[in-house]
Amino acid sequence: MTSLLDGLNPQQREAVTAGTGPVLVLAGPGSGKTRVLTHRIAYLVGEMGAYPGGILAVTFTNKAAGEMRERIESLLGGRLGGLQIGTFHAICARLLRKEAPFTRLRADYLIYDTDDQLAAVTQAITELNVDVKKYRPRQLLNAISAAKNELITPAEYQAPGYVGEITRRVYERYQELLVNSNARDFDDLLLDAVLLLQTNDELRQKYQRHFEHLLVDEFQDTNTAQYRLVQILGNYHRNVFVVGDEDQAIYGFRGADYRNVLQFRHDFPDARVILLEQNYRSTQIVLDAARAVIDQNPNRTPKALFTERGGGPRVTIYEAYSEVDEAEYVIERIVELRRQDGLSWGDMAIMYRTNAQSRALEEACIRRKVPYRLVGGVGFYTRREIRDLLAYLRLVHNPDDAVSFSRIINVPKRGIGKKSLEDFRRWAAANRLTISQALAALADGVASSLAGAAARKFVEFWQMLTNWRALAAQGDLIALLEDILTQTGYSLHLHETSDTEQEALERQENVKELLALVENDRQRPLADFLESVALVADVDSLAGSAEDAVTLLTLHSAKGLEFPVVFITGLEEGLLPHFRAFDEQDGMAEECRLLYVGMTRAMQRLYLTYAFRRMTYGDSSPGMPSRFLRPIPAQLLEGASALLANQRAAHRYQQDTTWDDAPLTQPESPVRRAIRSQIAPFGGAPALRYKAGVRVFHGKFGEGIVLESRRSGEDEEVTVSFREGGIKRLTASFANLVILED
DNA sequence: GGGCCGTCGCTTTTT
DNA sequence: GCGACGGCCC
Repeated sequence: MTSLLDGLNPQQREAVTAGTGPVLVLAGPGSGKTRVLTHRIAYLVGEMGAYPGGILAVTFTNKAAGEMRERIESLLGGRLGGLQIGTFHAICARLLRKEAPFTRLRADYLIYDTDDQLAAVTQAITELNVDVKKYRPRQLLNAISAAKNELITPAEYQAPGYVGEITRRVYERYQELLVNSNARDFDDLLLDAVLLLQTNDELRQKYQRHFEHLLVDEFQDTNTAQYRLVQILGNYHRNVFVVGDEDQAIYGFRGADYRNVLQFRHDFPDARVILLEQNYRSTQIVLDAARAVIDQNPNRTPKALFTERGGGPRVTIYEAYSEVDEAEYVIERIVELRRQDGLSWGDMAIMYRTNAQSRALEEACIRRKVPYRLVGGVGFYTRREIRDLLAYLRLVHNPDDAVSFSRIINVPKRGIGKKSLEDFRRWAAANRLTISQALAALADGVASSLAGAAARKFVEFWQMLTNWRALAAQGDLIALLEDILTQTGYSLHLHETSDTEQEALERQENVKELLALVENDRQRPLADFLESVALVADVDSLAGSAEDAVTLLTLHSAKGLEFPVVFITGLEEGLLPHFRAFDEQDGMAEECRLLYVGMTRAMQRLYLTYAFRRMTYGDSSPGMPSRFLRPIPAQLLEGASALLANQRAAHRYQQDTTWDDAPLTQPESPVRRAIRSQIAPFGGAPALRYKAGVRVFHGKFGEGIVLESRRSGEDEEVTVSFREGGIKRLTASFANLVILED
């Protein structure tokens, strides 16, 4: 068993061999926390004689769960039956299925993803006659989600003002819709599990006793619901082993609160605290640069992260002209590194703040014939055709699923339009019928308020669905899916709704891919298949792909991974930090941590790039280097960077000439600063040529008056009201407007 | 009911 | 620059 502890440093060893009782491991990036967790579990089983079935380990992604299981099994040399490893969501999903009789939903409940959620919120909004324009589904959903993460049910929901009241009503209706559909959203998985364990003493005790050991990875990214779960489950044996790093907390937007680490120390005052400070991943240069970045965050516990891996090459900064140039540069370097340093494509990763940024990078990869693997973005399961087919499968599985029903009732077209659907819904609601009950009633010839032709179409649909349900009962997924495809004429539909032949073929390919996926385990129960589809994360797909390719991913997805070479792109004000974070509580600090996470993924080489101008929403606007770059000491960097140098100089000047030394928290509000950096990036933009009220002449539209003019990239966008031609929006450099003197 | 066209608003980040 | 949605016409 000595091999279990071999190669561990004293702190790691201390954590792995800690006796019973609560343990808090504070682990810097690259300090081997995954290793500690896997060895700890192996140690519990192999040395402390723990029963594997009594161990529950929580990871952040399914992929991490799979890897952890593999590693533990190879450490112990055998399969570990009963050991439970998974994400909070997966574990709760299982629990709710198993204990379904004690919950408000059946065991075959569905899991709604973000798209389904939005559809349900939109439906709730419409039903309540709320103005969709004024109350954006997205916003309301965020509010609902936030409430759920805080364990607030619709009945308990309170928020000030009219908006609060609207939110409360939508939340209430939304939840009814889900219950009627026998569905849960992601947040419900956690919420319902907590509520169940809180209210049902017997079940709570059963699980508290059952899980003798509880281990949680990425503890800094737990939200209230998740924390409560840890608290409840760990309260009996108190063998709670959590690992985290407050500097890597990057999921505040979904309710995670790194202060749960503090809360843990409060709730488990006897917790043993172990610090892992030695980094085994990165070079000293990378670490120093990363530390300079994270050090600007207020309210953090400073850590003495160190490495024995010497200096290494400097961090390269590149100032690109545009996002196209940035992508070219990155791909160029990648090709070069592979040729000169013998690195493989898979050794290199490109990271960015938003998924939209991947586009330019992908195009550059294609141009240079560099194989790449995109994590996230428009994933397989979010493609239209895949979602359609999954909706069919879901409806077969659960004919009361309102969201899936609305999605496919008229896809492919079967003459059931908005009007008929509305009538159907109203009729069903008035008679308190679920979707399947209403359909069955129509089929039985029950009189309805629906037009005869419409009713017939619904009945036809119900007959198809009934046939599929019979087919599904035989348990052959492939046969079911194939029948759905033929019965609905889906191929034809694909061709008719595609703009080009090319597109139709691609979508056809996707359908084939889904069939292949199902083929793998065609005997699998439909419920299992649907659940696994609902819970896969984007990073999860990274696992198996053996193909050698460059990885493109968001900084969020990069958590927990490492690469010899890392490129972080788009280091601009407004992008990283993202302007949406400016007015969020703790927003700026979280952006900073996000960059820190990205930088510390790099083992040997780190590149940081930003663009002088970037296309957003179709027009190009100038950018400023990210404020986070400023504190990185010059001796760690290489690469020309005129803008950054300027900014640093200005910063120094400001520091030298201001009394108090508070460079990052200037009195000016972040929002104002954002606006200023947009309009006056170089210390005052040139004045606008066309001012409101000025009379102008245009070659085609004739005479008009300028209503408004604003800067658009280097150009000016002028809105003119023409005497003859109405109001037009023109680009100054093309419009050749002549200013008419009065 | 469906297809076409113009308008609008938009994107953080993910289980 | 794109996709969702509403208005309009067949």
